[in-house]
Amino acid sequence: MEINDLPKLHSDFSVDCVVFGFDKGELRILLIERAEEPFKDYLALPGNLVYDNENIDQAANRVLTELTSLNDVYMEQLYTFGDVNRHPQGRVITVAYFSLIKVKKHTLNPLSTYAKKAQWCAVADLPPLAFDHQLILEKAYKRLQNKIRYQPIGFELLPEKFTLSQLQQLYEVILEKPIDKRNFRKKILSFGLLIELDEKQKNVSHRAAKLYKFNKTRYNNLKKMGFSFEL
Amino acid sequence: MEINDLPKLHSDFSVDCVVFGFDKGELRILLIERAEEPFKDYLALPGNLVYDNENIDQAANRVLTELTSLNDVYMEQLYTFGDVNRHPQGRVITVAYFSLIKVKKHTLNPLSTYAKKAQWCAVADLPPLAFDHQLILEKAYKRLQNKIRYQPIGFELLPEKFTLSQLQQLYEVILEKPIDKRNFRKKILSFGLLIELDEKQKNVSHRAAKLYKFNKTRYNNLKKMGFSFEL
DNA sequence: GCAAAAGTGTTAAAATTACACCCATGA
DNA sequence: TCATGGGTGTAATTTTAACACTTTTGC
Repeated sequence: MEINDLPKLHSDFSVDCVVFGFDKGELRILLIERAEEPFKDYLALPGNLVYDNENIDQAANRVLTELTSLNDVYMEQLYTFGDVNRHPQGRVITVAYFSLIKVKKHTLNPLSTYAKKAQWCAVADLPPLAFDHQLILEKAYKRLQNKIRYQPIGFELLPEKFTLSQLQQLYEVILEKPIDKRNFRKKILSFGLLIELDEKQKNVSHRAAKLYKFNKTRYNNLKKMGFSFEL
Repeated sequence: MEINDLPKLHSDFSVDCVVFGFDKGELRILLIERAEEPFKDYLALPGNLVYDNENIDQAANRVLTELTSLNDVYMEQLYTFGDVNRHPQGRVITVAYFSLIKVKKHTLNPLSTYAKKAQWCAVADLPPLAFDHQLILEKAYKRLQNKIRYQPIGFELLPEKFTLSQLQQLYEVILEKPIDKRNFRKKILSFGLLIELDEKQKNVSHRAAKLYKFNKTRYNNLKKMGFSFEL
């Protein structure tokens, strides 16, 4: 069942997912192109109704899995949007989720009837979105900007193996400000949360950078002991 | 209409409010005592269904106003709880709100049928709560502990005029750790957000402390210019 | 005069900032 | 050999942390 098939609703719950990715030096989100009214042909956040027999978190995971075939991604509840008039066809309260995924790791699935296709769009340069999805995105982006400074979630957006410059660029793009290279490296390495690999970049026309992995196990242990990551 | 009057529900929205206050050196929350099943005689967070024609924020404000006759208090959305089985009589998705109020400023209103009375309870020493309200409270308490360090919301819990020791005690209670008096004063005064009044404590059997007011106007201006409060 | 909380500065240690050059690689 | 990004250290400044005694007031 799809929201648009319904006549005037009493009230319904949906979930909408703000799925961030990082690719070609830009922060992107996953949007679908709507095939039906209202907001036909607009871009929108992927979302769906919450089934009677599933928890809200499950519904959000389901939406994401249908799109990407990925489980096991970083996901958290963002905020609930429920203004009386946010949906033109009746009251739909939507719980927005916030997700970070590794773009390269998967391809996008073909979609059901209500959406033509899913695509990665640069956050910096978006057309108007359907419903109040612009508002939801803004809230999500602020959350990302805040959270990345005091939780090591940036790694969720990078490949398993990454260079320090990639990591720095990610922070610069998200925080929208330049960062000093030497100070950044000193700080990020001082946490002892990066594993230096015996491997380097390949096929780059300059000195190849070392690759690193994030040590999640160690982070979880340190966190239990009161350690706090803070950039 | 009240949740408990309903037969098996399809799905409904409610709001629940975690209302913090600070009194007699303790952090407290406002709880009601339930007069009806389920969870008869348990303490619970004040809450109610969201009407079809009101926004969620409005519903939360309504619940709080019915209890305290106070508008114009600090309130923000906390988190949405919607597990299938969180309510024994059917699916109720609840949007939890988080509120800070000045305890002394008002008295509690008499309540409608479903609750016997409202009371302030010390957070440190609570009996089991109805539904999943324990979980909601824990989330709210963590939010308060985090937020108080980087936003000047502590003042919402104190009287208009307060002493630096009261402010320090508030931080100590919420953060659950002792703070050095001299360092605390230096830091908090360095923001230039406190107005020193020409007034002192009365009727204390020790040296009377100066009273201060929080300069909200100045904070709002500074915030616009990128200033960030951080304890 | 005594109990109880108010008020007040300094010093050492740690964290942050600013800043510039040589290195390795592929084209 | 040149263009491109990789990689590295130090010094000045700012921030934080630790710490103890005198003052005022009511009883």
